[in-house]
Amino acid sequence: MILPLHDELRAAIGDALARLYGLGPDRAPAIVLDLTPNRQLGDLATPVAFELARRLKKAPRLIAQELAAALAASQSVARVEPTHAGYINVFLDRPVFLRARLAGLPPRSSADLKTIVEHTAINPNKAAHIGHIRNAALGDTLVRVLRFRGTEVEVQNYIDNTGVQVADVVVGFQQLEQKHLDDVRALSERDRFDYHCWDLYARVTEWYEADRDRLRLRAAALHEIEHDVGETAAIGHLLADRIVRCHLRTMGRLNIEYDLLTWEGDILRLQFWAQAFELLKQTGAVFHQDKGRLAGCWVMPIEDGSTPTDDPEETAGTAGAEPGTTDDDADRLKVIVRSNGTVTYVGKDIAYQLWKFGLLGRDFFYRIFDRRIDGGPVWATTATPPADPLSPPRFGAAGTTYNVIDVRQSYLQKLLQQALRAMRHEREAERSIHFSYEMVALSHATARQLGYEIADADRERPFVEVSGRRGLGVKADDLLDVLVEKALAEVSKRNPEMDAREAGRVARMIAVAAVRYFMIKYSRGKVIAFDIEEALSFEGESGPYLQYAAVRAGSIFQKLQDREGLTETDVMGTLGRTDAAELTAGPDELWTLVLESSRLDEVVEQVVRTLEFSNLAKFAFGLAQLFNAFYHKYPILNEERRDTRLWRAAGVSYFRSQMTKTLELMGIRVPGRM
RNA sequence: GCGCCCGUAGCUCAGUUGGAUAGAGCGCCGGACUUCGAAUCCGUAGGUCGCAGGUUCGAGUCCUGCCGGGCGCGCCA
Repeated sequence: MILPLHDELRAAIGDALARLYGLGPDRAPAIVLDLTPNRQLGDLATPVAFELARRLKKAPRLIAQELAAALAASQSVARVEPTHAGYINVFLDRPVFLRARLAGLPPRSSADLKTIVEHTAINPNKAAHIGHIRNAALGDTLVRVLRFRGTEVEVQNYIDNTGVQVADVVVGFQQLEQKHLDDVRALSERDRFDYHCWDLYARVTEWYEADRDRLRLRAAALHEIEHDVGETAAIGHLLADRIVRCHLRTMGRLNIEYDLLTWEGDILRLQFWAQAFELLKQTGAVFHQDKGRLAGCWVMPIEDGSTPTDDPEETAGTAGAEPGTTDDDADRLKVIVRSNGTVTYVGKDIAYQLWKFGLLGRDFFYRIFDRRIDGGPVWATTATPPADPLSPPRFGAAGTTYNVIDVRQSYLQKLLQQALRAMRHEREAERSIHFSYEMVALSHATARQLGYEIADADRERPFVEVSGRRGLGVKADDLLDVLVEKALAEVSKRNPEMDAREAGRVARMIAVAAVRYFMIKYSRGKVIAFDIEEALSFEGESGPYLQYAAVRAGSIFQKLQDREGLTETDVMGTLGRTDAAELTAGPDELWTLVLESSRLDEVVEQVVRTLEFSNLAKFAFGLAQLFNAFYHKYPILNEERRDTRLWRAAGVSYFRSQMTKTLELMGIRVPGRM
């Protein structure tokens, strides 16, 4: 880890700035530390002299010289050199650096408040698809990255069990399949119930389109589900419960788990909204509109004017007819409660967001829904006190929330922040972070391969949009199945002696690596045109490539132990009395591998700051490339010079440990062989 | 109309507190397995960083305008 060293250097430079130029911490510029472009120039560099040149009326080169001379030698720094241009280059003491890192540094403490990450949130009415994998992979990586730096994280998965999508499939069961509760229950016991619902959902959509009057059945079903009455609601409950279990299994395959499932139905039944409404009224965040076209509604003023005013006639008409209530005003109002007294979707979300921050003044009841792989409970909310006394942890009441939702929900997320602001919860508004990302579409080739007719609208575009409604998309489990199958073929080919169980286990790890790396490596603002051929590639920039590097490093130590009984700990123990010329004066690759390996903590901070996981992915990939090149060029087991061998082994040991941690952050495991 | 996002090599993309010579994968062409595993490595070719201004010692990165593309803006969820 390199950040402790950054801290140390910043302190030293800051100290020198104060002594030389009288620039105390309040007046000194931010001290930027970068890696130098190559090892000849040193290891870390700061351009701080450029920043100061104008202020001190002095050439950068002079400042750099003075600062370099003033920096006291320390245990970790071998020497400091000013460059002609004005950079200050720092050369680290390589053996001291590596030995300290192998010995392990104390973890940095985090001052962060408890953080809630909400992700996945798939409608519980059909199988998960690749778009959902992107959401969950991003969300889960965020969770891991936050926890890595010491932040307390609670993972929530929101279940919209009272929405239109659930109602649609219930209508499908009742109208298209003539099924009753018991029939659906029997069906749900069968394998891949979620696949059945996927198809049924598409059929219902077509059925509605054939006769728009049928939409009345949807409205009726929705009403019954919302009010929890009759067999329709019972089927809705069953459907959502069973589909959520399918989703948990699918996500479990990808090493993704949750602490709490929050059910929308419980928010309704516990009347969170009523409570939130009181708070909104008390703070004046919403008000009743008496006249105009929103007469009878409770509305919230919104900041931006991004509502369409594409009908100039209407604008002119209303403005003239109702002085004082111009449409300009009306356009900056968002309806929260309709004139018929029902709440819009924003209302429910405001209540939920308030609860997340512990600002609602109400809580759910909790039940245990399932078990995690580690045996711990997956909790779920419930609207009734459980019969058995349970002791759930304190859920909610966070200092920061991340809502991982695709970019199309930006407007809603912005409204949530504005509601918090209007209620004078400025700090919470600031800490309601919408982690947005672009959608996953399909490449033309893959869409064709799946047998979909490409609509005219899509023909001109570089990708085909996924549509759950039409059943157009790649199911998550199908993708995983294909990947496992391909990985298994490779593993068996390369390791004929491996038994079938183990080969299957390894193949699953490889499949997970392939999918998760694929979802992480693009920046979140980019549409992914998913192509099955590309995702199936295990070569080049891929998850399996990363695993392969770690496996190779591991196998060196496996052999070292088998042949000579030497462990990584043994190697570490000898370094103090081993000449370090290989590291200090040998080829740069070994030292570069060590230095780059140490940057994980720096990369993690960058990732949290920018919420851009491609940085993490590229770091991992670059590190694997460095190692693979090193591996090819510099032997360890077959190296005869003992000192050289030990220092190389030490470098590889550190690489292996850092690489494994990096992969863990992406939810990727390292098999023993592959 | 307004708001947000995207535009970097043939293709797909990194490059996000502004820093030294703009990178990778794939594809193309050519090399390296009696050696710690070739899911690998080495090399060649390939660039007006959408366009035009501006700020700066320094701009792919920041600002302004424009061009091209995507998404969003309901008393739907």
